[in-house]
Amino acid sequence: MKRNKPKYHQIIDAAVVAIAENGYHQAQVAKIAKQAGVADGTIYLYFKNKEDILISLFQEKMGSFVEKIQQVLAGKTTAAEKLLLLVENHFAMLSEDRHLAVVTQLELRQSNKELRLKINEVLKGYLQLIDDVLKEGVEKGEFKASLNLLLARQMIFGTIDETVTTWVMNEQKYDLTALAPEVGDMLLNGFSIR
Amino acid sequence: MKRNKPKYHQIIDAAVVAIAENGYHQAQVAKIAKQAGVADGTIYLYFKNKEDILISLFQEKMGSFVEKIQQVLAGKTTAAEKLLLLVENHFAMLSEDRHLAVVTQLELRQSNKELRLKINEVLKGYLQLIDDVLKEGVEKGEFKASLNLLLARQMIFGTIDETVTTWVMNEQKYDLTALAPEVGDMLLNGFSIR
Amino acid sequence: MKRNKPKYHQIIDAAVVAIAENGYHQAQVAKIAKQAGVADGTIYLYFKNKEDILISLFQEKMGSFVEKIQQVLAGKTTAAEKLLLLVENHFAMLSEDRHLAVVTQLELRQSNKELRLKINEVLKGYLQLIDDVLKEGVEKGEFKASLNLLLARQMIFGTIDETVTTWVMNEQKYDLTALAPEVGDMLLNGFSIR
Amino acid sequence: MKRNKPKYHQIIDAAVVAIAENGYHQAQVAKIAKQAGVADGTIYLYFKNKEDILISLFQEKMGSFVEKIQQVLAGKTTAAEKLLLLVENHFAMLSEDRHLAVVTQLELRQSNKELRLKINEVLKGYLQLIDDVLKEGVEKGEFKASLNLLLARQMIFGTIDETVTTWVMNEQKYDLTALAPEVGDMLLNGFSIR
DNA sequence: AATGAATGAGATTTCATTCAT
DNA sequence: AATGAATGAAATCTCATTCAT
Repeated sequence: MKRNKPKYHQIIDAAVVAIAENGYHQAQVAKIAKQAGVADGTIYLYFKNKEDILISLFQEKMGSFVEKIQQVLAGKTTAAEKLLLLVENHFAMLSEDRHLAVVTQLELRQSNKELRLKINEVLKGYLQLIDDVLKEGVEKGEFKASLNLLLARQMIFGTIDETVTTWVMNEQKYDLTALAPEVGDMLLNGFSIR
Repeated sequence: MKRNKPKYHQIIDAAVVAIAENGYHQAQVAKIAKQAGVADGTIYLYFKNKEDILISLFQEKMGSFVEKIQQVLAGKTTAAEKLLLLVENHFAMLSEDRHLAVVTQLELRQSNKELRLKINEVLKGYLQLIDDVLKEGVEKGEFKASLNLLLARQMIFGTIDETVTTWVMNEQKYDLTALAPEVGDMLLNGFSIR
Repeated sequence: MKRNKPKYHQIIDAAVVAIAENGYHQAQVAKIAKQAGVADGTIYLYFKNKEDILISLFQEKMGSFVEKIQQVLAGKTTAAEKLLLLVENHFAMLSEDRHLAVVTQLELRQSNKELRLKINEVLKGYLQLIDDVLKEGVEKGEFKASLNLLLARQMIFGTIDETVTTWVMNEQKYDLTALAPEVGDMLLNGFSIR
Repeated sequence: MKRNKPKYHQIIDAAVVAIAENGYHQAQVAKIAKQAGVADGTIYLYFKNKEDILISLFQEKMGSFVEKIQQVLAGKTTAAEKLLLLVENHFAMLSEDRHLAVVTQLELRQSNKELRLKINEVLKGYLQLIDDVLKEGVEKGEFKASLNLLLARQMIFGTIDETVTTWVMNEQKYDLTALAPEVGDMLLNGFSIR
């Protein structure tokens, strides 16, 4: 299993740095190899092709994130609390690795449609997690019974994503994590006064 | 003024079709020219370079959209109504031109950072419009006084954008415009029961 | 006869200016037309193609130069005097029209081999004139009977040409005409002390 | 160091042949690569761009020529002898490589001004060598004390260059090297009888 | 005679991937 | 397992020339 060898992760981390520092289109395989301290050809002992590096990158980072979130949400009782924690942890994860934030929010979006479809495939685990929280909220009577779950999930993900992207485009100048409560409140209660 | 000559728009429309059908990276200038029914060189009588076609495309389409929205919102009295109309019209615009929807939601995002920065410049007019609706809602007492306007705007735009993108990725199989009321309601009132 | 219409010369003079100011490869037909104050297409009513402009340019300028030199040399009695006058007038002609100097010494040399062969054709009248002076010098006993006329002509032309080119490359900073006597003396007597 | 790898010289020699046989503008990188027996891309492992091939070509050929001449002149005692050897070796070098003669005398002159400025930079070493011979001649009393060194150098270089160019344009039909003594004599003693 | 919009051929360079060592 | 030199396909843009008006 390539996944367990040190160079596998070495190359993925090098890709994150190379892409964050040079931009998607300027992060040639040669640059990633140099950053990883291996020869160009070595890359191909661990990855099928360049696209495979990027998908693996996303899988590794997002996969461990989904696992972490699941643990965090495990003991919590209300859907509202879970939603807030989800937003908070999403923001925290990207705040902690600023290179990764640039890569996922800006650079990887420049990849072609095909790659983005595969990335969406990876995202499904995360979206499922959101779906579960929403379903639980409806079942427990916390959320409106009439809630369109698919739309609600798109609202959650769209809001989180746009918030993070804006933060990255503003060069990560402010504290992203501090925004989580406000975002959570808006998702739960909307803009209107009651 | 190039902008008033018929070939200018002819080429922009050809670009939308060529990009939607072939994908961003496979929409070579030669293909756009062929689709427009002009010679390759003719493109360069109307546009500085390929990037200029794409920026102009975005400006023309988004520019006229912002104008149209402004007219639609003009006579309306409540911020809530304006917000709903905004979502509705955004969905309607892209429902009406499915090629354009593919181009803006999927293909144009593959452009390099520089082009995307210029596109963001164009978007500012639209974001300003959203800001105005939000400000009005707060001033009139419709929306919470504590509302973080920047975050609220990101929530609106992020939700709309994610909803449209999901619809496009699902090959536009359902009626996007029909979703507007539900989206509007979620933005105004959130998920929680009252 | 095109040659007698005003636009013919207007275009040639525009070509000299356009080439001197923009360089050979940046002097597009469109620029020459603009400089001449005519439409691009008009050029082709007076010249077969772009090359034809350049050959005509050379013919007009060099043709009138050969005529002028012939008049100047007409009354003179010694070959030595004629040689000096030839150098002097060559230097003077290019000193008087600095645009023309740049064009003939630097820019026109970038033309392709074919054009340069045609330019050499035009030069033949001038080279013949040099040959005549040399022949006269030998016949009259002024110059060595053993003189290789062809080589001597190459020495004269090569020396003049290199001297002018160096002057142009030094941005015409010094008085070229003033160098004529020294050049004449070196051609007649060489470097060696007697 | 690229300069020491065999492919570096292989490509330069291929460029000489390709340019001599096809002409400057028809010697595309693809043709040079084919002539060198390498892939197009390989060229760019050894040269920054096409211009870099041409500059390097000139540097290699002229550089080794200057070195060779310096060795040849080393033991000689009179400036006159040195001058003759210089002409002789210059003629010999180009006689020995007829492709190179075509390239330096005809084809490379079509390059743009920028490239020619760089070529002139390379030429400076050679011109310096001529200057040294002239200075020595004056100091030793062989040459006139009144000699304008700059002009004399232009006469030497101009004469050699014009002689070689004429020979190349005449398709190298006669023995160029045989002309060296006559050229040397004309430079030293001029045309006039004594 | 004059215009100028339209044409379309053609070449440099990059970079993911391979494979002999 | 690791290397890195070599490969070669592919696309933007320029500009001399034409021709309908």
